[in-house]
Amino acid sequence: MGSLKINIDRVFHALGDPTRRAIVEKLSEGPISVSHLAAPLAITLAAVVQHLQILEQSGLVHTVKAGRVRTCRIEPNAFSAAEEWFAERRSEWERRLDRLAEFLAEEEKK
Amino acid sequence: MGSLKINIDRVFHALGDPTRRAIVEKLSEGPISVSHLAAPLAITLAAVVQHLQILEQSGLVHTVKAGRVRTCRIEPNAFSAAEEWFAERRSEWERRLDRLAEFLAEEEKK
DNA sequence: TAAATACTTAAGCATTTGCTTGACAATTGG
DNA sequence: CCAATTGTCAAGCAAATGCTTAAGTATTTA
Repeated sequence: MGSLKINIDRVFHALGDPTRRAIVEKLSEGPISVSHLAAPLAITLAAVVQHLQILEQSGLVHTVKAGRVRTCRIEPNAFSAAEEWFAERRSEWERRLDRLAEFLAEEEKK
Repeated sequence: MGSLKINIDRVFHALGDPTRRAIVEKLSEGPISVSHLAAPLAITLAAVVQHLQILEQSGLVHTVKAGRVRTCRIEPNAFSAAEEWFAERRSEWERRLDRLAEFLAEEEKK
């Protein structure tokens, strides 16, 4: 396993901020440098770097510095972790609704 | 359309807090009253009510008051909205990787 | 009807958050 | 080599957040 362990708490916290989601949306289009990320974002470069630190700690984003340019890209594993959280909740309540339907069908028969 | 419009910003903001996710997890097991929700949660009932307000505004949770008891339940539509957000990002970078693979295959041939 | 239950509401408070500014590397192009 | 580019780091600050307490209201139950 080459993938780091993902903290679901940090992932959801990171995605809770609209600017960070905008960054993630941009990165979905492909890898990009910090200043290119910042350009359309009505905040300073320093603020973007701070958001990137949180995104990187959450495991959602990976960055590499080459020369003076830091290139950022999506790390799909953390996404999967969040998607799984939804899938688990969904399966739980769907199972419950199935049991309910089963019960109602049983009542019908009597 | 019986379903209210869902604000993805509020949904992600609501899920950004661990206590609110714990509430959602509990509600996935089935509808439950406010005080039963609060019982295992090392915070006051008032705090739970505040979290529920945010969850309800986000569309993730629906509550109904009958007598003196308010019963809370999951509202699956808001979940779907969040899941779609992930699906869109995922499809975007997968499309990109496909194009890359296509390009590399083309290079190979030469 | 009196007491207990199940919230509701508002005020206040400590901490966290998102942001800015400004000073500082490190790298690269002319 | 010098200037522009690209990013880093640390303070500091206003606003948002998560929580508590305390004083309600409404509904049941005994």
